[in-house]
Amino acid sequence: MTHPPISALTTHLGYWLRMVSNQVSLGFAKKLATMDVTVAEWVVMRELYDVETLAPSRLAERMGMTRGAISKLADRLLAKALIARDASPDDGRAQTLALTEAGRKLVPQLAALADANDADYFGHLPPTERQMLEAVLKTVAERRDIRTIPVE
Amino acid sequence: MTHPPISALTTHLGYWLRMVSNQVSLGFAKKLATMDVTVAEWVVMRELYDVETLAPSRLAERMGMTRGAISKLADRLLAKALIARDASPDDGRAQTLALTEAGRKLVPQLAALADANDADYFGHLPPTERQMLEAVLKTVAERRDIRTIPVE
DNA sequence: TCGATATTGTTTCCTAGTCAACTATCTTTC
DNA sequence: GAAAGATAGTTGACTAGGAAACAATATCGA
Repeated sequence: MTHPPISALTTHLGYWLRMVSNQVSLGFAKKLATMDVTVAEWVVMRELYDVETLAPSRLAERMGMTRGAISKLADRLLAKALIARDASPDDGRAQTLALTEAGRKLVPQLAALADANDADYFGHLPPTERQMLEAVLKTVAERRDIRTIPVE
Repeated sequence: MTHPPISALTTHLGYWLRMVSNQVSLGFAKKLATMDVTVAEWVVMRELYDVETLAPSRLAERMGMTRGAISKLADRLLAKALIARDASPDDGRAQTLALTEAGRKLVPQLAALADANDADYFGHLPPTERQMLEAVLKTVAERRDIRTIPVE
């Protein structure tokens, strides 16, 4: 009554990647939660910080989410008065999203949390290892043409 | 009307980690979907493969999910006749979960998909880089005492 | 120029989790 | 040995996302 031997979960690089990634993201989510912000909300705000104005569908592409999800996400940020939603001046279908003053003031604080989180999890690594890790991850992303901003 | 300069998303190691991890997991999820299995279901089945029998609450601990989630997950696997759920012989509150024959036959096929997915994303890396990546990830996991099997 | 097609954003239905309350049992403590 | 507390599993309310259908508007092609 033996069964075919198969590889353990832990033999996969994807296992370790996800295990660490989940915890890092969870840690970040908890930090953001103290400011009543989710990771997805943070990404939207960070994107808007640089560009003044952005269409929801662009955001959907960049974040690898559906337009439906962005629609609801924008609703939530609107309810918190962190972004503004306006009709596009040159396209009757389109909208523009932009940070409110309150939203813009919040972004640097959230960015500090992101910095802190990275330090929490990777700060102890020797610079060589950090660079190596970053380089390898970028290699994989490059090779598979991965571009969307990770949210979830 | 300039705004405080803040770090870009891409300066964080966590960003790259999650970006790659998300895609690797997505790729795996798609492979599993061809067999009508989710990642969470796969993990449950893989855990049961080694142990003959396991209590839902042990599974919850190992997978870092709530007992409620495991309860529903077990319902789904039960509906697919991949696992069996029985009352524990020695504890009136407890249950035992076990693979059915169909479930047990499926596991090696799913394991092959896991192997293939890892090869898809990391196969092109030189052995040195693979080992380095694995070692660094394990270091971080170890240091933060991360143990739960990543699912989501 | 007008009909076909594409794009934008919203909405509804579905899924898979969390959280917290609940029931049923088991264990501890006096 | 009974009361108090802990533990096992389930359930219901809620959340955040995806998929697909939809209405409104733009664009393209004959």
